[in-house]
Amino acid sequence: MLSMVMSLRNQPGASSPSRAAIVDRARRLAAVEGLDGLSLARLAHDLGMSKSGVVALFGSKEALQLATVSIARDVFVEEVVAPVLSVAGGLDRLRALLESHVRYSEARRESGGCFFAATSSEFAGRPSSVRDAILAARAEWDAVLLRIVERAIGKGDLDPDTDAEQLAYQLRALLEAASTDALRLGTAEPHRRTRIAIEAVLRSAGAP
Amino acid sequence: MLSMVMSLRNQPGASSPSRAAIVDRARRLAAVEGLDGLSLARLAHDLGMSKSGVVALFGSKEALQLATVSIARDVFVEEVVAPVLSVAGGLDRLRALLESHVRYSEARRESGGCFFAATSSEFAGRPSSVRDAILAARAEWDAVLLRIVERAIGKGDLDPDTDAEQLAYQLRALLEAASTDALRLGTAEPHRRTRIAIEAVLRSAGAP
DNA sequence: CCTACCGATCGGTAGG
DNA sequence: CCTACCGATCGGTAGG
Repeated sequence: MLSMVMSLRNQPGASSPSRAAIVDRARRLAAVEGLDGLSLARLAHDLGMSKSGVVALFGSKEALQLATVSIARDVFVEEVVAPVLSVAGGLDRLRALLESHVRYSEARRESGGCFFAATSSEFAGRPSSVRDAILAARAEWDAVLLRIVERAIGKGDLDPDTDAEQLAYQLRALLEAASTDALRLGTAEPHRRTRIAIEAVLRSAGAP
Repeated sequence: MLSMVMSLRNQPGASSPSRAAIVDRARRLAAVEGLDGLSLARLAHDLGMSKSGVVALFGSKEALQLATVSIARDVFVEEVVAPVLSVAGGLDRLRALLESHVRYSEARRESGGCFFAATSSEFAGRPSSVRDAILAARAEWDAVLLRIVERAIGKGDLDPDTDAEQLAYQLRALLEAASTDALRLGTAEPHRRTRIAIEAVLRSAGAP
């Protein structure tokens, strides 16, 4: 069921090694500079090829940006979501997912920002296909978190009258605060505070 | 005491009407397009003047960006913080501040994003004077919120053993989630959820 | 504040 | 995948 919501790959189509290398580099750069901050020439130079080589592989900057959002989504699923789907318990899986997210953003603290944090606010105000792709990826993540919260409630690990949407919202707020504040302040304190707050929120929803 | 932390104006120096008009326009644009998305030519065109007229008034794009951060900070203080400093009670003032922030981001929901949300992630990864100015403004806001939380504890309105930093962190996470999620989803639901969560967090800290 | 201009860089195309 | 090139736009300067 969950794998229907968020399967590991959502990209059909073939991709050359060059294509993969470019998109991977673009993903890392965009987490720091944003998706508009990418330039085809810079990307080409970093990878030792010509600018028109990059254009030939993608067709346009917009297509490159869309491919980059897609791979960023895949990496997020693979690194944060997939590892916890084998956890059997309801609340156990929820806690594993939350910890997985915190660890993920912790590991990235020195190496630049979060791809989705950087690009969401960048495109928030201007409708485009790239914005739609970013929003779709985020909606997918919202749905996964909600599903796992509902599962914990359904298995009786949280109070049965818990408002799943409200709980998921509060947990997401704390995960995002850890990510943005850690980048801003450069310390591990936000992750620590988010972990404390997560436990407080879960306990007030009936978690042991 | 609080007015020392966050006085209404932190800008010395004179400013022509044109300068003020340019910076105000830049502030509104940057909330949507970011501070790098600003172009001197576009700004000049919007205001019916020449590009070099803008350059003459500010000297450089960086100086314009710094002036824009400064005015964005002043507007935030004036609209969110100043109105609640007349509230006498400890917890009453804290609740007034939180509600003031929620209403502020609610009012802006249709008109584009939050200046500091848009620009913080934009500059998060690249050290610069503009980044320092953004971080300083945010640190100032963090300090104000913390001070008002501490005041509520000091006046006995919250449990005396409340961890003020932790509480301020959680409240800030909820305020930011309302702002970013409302822009992303285009609904009033995030503000509603943030209000509910704020009350839950305050009550668990002993608020009546 | 203006016109006129600078070199650099942008995304993208032609042609191979 | 490449070289060579396009028009547009960037921040900024000269000179007034």
